[in-house]
This record gives sequence, structure tokens and C-alpha cells, in this order.
Amino acid sequence: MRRGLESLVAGTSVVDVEVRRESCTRRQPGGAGAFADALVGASFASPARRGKFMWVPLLGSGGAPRGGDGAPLAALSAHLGMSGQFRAFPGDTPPEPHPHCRARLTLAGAHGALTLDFLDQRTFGYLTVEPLVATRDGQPAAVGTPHALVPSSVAHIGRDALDPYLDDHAVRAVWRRGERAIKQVLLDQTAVSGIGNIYADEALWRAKVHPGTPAASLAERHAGTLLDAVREVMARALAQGGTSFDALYVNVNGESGYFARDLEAYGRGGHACSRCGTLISRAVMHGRSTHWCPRCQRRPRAGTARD
DNA sequence: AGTAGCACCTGATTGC
DNA sequence: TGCAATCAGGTGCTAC
Repeated sequence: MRRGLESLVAGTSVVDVEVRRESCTRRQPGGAGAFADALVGASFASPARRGKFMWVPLLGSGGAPRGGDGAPLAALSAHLGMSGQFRAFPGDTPPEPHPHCRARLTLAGAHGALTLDFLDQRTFGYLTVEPLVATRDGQPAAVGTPHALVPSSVAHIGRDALDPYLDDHAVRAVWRRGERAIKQVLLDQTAVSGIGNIYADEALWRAKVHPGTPAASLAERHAGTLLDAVREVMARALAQGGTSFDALYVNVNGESGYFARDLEAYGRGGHACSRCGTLISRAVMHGRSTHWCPRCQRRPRAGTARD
């Protein structure tokens, strides 16, 4: 999504903002009105992403003051939740908004008008205009930006799994702390971000780690193997445009990704493991559907997990 | 401080 | 056929 937006919105300016469902700006102080006011008249820099959080720094007039060094001070921040998507329509005659359209931005750029719709069936996603704050380590905030700035609501989120500035030692130290199972720790976005329920199961399968393994019991070396597996899975998925498997998950042009065909564990309960032929198990762990091979991914200790 | 549980929503599918 | 139950890719707040 970030890559798709980059080529379309960088350098455009906001002409109009139509919030079609108030709740999509529920995290905006002042609500939809303040959101629109902060955006209209501003122009967009290149979108940046950290984990599942994306933002577009604001330049120029409108609600977009700049710092002394010219760095942006605010950004349009977006989270897709479970079912959010952006759809872009070039030209002056966009289609009627989809029933799931929660907000519509009208942009003007060098190549004419662009309509940007934010769709979200389940409405867990949201849009805000937020101040930018400095990163803790002073390094560039994320993929897509040279600035060491993140939206305030993203400050507590760890660096993306594919971020070159991710501190592997620090991540492994957090994993070894506490009492939680590794599956749950992977889904916690505070140490390393971007790992969702699908990629957690895929990385654990690849690293041959049982999802119920106490994170603290992962040997230092094995934790490194798992972090590498996370990066491999996510890099391959990203190269294929994501793991879309229905119309809810598409890029800005409405196209699906292709990673779903490469899934080894997620959604394959009852099917043969491609490594050993054993049937993949499925169970709900910590409220999330979890899939693993009971042979390749041995349970850590008797009685700590089913299978 | 770390962790569990629930709340926030809609709509497609499954089961009775 | 109709209706209820179940399920889904995530995060944040509150209470323990």
C-alpha cells in the first residue's frame, strides 16, 4: 500500500476532504472537522511505514507548519485495522463511493486530479492528522523517509522487521523476558513490528518453532533463526504484493497480492505439511487462530500446549 | 510491570 | 427458507 501510494500522492496537495463516516476519525482530537481542516491546503511528502502503521508527512500550507530545518511537523496517519484499504482514481470524474468508503480525499498534482478513497468494512481502521515526534535512537524513522520523525501514536511501536535500523539484540532481549508464548510475543508490535497473525504462523513454521514455546526459553541462537525467518517470510510476501485472498485486501489499484498461494501453515489446518506430510494442526491461542505442524514444530514441554 | 480479557465493528458463511 | 451462531487479516484500554 505504501509503495502504491508513493508514486501517486507524493507532491500532490489536498483540495477537499469528505469524511463519510465520523468513526474513521475517532482518534482525531476535534473529530472529522479538525481532521479536514488540518489537511485541506497541505501537500504530501512521500509516505512512510513502520509495521502496519503508515503516514504521509505534510508540507506546505494548511495545517502543516514546518520545523526550523524544513522537516515536516505533522502527518496524515493511517492504520488499516482488519479490513482497511486505499483506492486511487485518477481524473476529474471518480466513481460513486463504494458503500465501505469511510473518507474521500481529493488531491491535485502535476498529472491532474486524484481521488483517494479510504475503504474499511469492519471500521477498525482510522485516519488522523498528528504531530511528528523524534525517534528514540535518532535514526530515520522507517522505510520511505529520511526523517527521524514518527507520528506520536506510532512512537511506542517498534521498528519494522525489515527496517535496517532494527536492533536484533534488543529484540531478542525482549523476547527472552517475561512469561508469554512466542506466538503472542511475535504479535506484540512494541519490540518489532509488522508481524500479523498470518506472518507469525508462517515464520514459526519456517523456523520449526512451536507457537506455544515460552519466548524466554528460546535459546539466543534459535531466537536469531526465528527473527531471520520472520524477515524471509515478510520480504517474500512484500515482493508478491502481500497476502490478499479476497476483495477486502487489495492495493490502491484494486489488485490482490499473490503470497496466499505460498502459505505453508496459516489456513492449512487438516492439510499435509509440505516438509513432512503430517497434517497441520489448528487451535485458538490467545484468541488468535494458530496453525502449526505438530511434527516439524515440536511442543516445548509436555502439557504446555495441545499437540 | 507484565499480562489477560474484552471492546471496538461489519458481513460472509455455516449450522440448525 | 429463516434465523442464529461463528468467524475473520488488529490494536488499545482496563483491570488484575
